[in-house]
Amino acid sequence: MKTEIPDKVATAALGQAVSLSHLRQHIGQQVCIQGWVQNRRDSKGLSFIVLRDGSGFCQCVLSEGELGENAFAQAQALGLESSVQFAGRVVEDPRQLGGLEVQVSSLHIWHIAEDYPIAKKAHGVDFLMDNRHLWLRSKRQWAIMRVRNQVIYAIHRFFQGRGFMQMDAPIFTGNACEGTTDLFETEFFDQKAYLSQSGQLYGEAMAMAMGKIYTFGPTFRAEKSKTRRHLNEFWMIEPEMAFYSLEMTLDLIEDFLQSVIGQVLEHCALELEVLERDTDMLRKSLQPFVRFTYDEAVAVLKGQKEVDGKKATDLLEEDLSKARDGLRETNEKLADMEAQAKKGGLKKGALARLEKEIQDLKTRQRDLEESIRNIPVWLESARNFEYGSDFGGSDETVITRMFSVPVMVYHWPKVIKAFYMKEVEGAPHLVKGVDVLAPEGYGEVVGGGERETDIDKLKDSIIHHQLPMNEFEWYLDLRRYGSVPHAGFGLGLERCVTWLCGIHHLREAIPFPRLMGRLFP
RNA sequence: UCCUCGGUAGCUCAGCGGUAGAGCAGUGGACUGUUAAUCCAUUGGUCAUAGGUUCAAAUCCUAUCCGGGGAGCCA
Repeated sequence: MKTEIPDKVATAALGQAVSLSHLRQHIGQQVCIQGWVQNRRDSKGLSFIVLRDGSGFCQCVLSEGELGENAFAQAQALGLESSVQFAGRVVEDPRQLGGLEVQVSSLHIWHIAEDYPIAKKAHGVDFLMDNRHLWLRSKRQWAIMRVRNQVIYAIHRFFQGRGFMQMDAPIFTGNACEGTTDLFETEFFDQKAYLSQSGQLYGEAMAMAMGKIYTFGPTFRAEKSKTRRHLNEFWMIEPEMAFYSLEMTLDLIEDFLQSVIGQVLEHCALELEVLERDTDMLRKSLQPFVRFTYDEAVAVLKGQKEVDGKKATDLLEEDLSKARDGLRETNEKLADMEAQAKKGGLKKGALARLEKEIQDLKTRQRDLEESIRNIPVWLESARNFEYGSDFGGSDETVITRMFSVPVMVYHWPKVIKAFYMKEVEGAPHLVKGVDVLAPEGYGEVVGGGERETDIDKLKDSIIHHQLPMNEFEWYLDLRRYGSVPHAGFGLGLERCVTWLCGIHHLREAIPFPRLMGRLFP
């Protein structure tokens, strides 16, 4: 362990700085730390600076007595997000988040930041998105990005540990893989080309060469969707396994998701705390998942099948009356607080907090009003659900509402699924596809299934879906030369991260989201 | 593409026919343990854009642009 940290810091000390995440190992010692000023609070002769360095956070105390008049004046001129280097002593202080603070004895300023646009207060989404490059520095975004990183690491660890080979599918493609969704069109020299919306077909080819593979790459969808569940550019993980059935795939998906959840719970405790994630709820998904056929899911949706003695429709009715009670309660509280705020006599800070609470209550009020409007619509749509169609967002909510673990729905109507899905033996109107619906309303995170192996059925399907046969000849070759049962699935990385973090919008789960009308920054 | 809500100070918002407002940020000052620190003072405006109604428009009407939420579609 290094003991000779200089009192006076300078450029020369760069490499000697201790990462803030490792401060605990240096209690009582003199250390050098560096980072950005996340917050500063001043008093006469005393300045408190919360430093962040990407690895963690720490409050640093700067006093005029310790630093001298000159250096102290410099410290008080530091705007938010200025970059600095401090030398000081690590002491325990139970009042701080990590239980530690640093008493600074000298400082070196890299850069003084002026007028940092993101203030220490609530901001609107639009403004934050315009400043995404700076927003990423905030604590909440720090936590989300660290969970995302952990999820990525956990995914590689899981598949590599099970003998899967990572492969990269092309991003330029000449044809639509599934032909269903909108593709981004671009140019490949003098030919029309599209940005990949799935690497699956290439994954199948590679699985026939390597056995078990997984892709991990960007995916592009030109859908003009503006919802909290959609991105136009997102990252997808698509494993593909030779000699695999649908049933084996269900087991694999469950093992896989539980492994990722387990690793996030283990390694991201602080991050989840920052995000105020209900980890007990998340932990429930370590229990076995619910497995339903499409037929069973429809019966549950329509209230014809009970789960634990309850019907989905009854639960919804309950939710509706709870929402109504909640709204009444919220309205009362709101009126009370507004009267308090109006009465005056409150200190500025207390008033600000009260106003923030009022804003929160108003948001809750809007949410409840929306639920009260929505639930009857959902009930109606669930009761009238037509067998054979796909589930809409509200139907997913109704089904997942009944469980605290993910629900895997399999054996889907052939007509609503992709052309490459394998028929169920003895029920040719069904295919061996699976959708995994995350709990707590996070919706579809995984889609997959067993692939058709019979070349004639595949050709029929291609014709039926009106896809250009000649562009699929290479794919058909996989069935001409040693066709075997195989299966795979796709996981939407951002949807998974959103779920695990318990956040509201998909757009916060990726550093620079690409959405309709947002190409910058 | 459709439905819906919105655009007022750098930021968050109030004002909804009669002189453009508050809080935060910024700036100047006070305070030796702050946790969105607090207190005093102070700067800051083409009310998205273009038309229209009116004695008078941020406010009412029409169109356009931009953004939020949702539907469809999906990971």
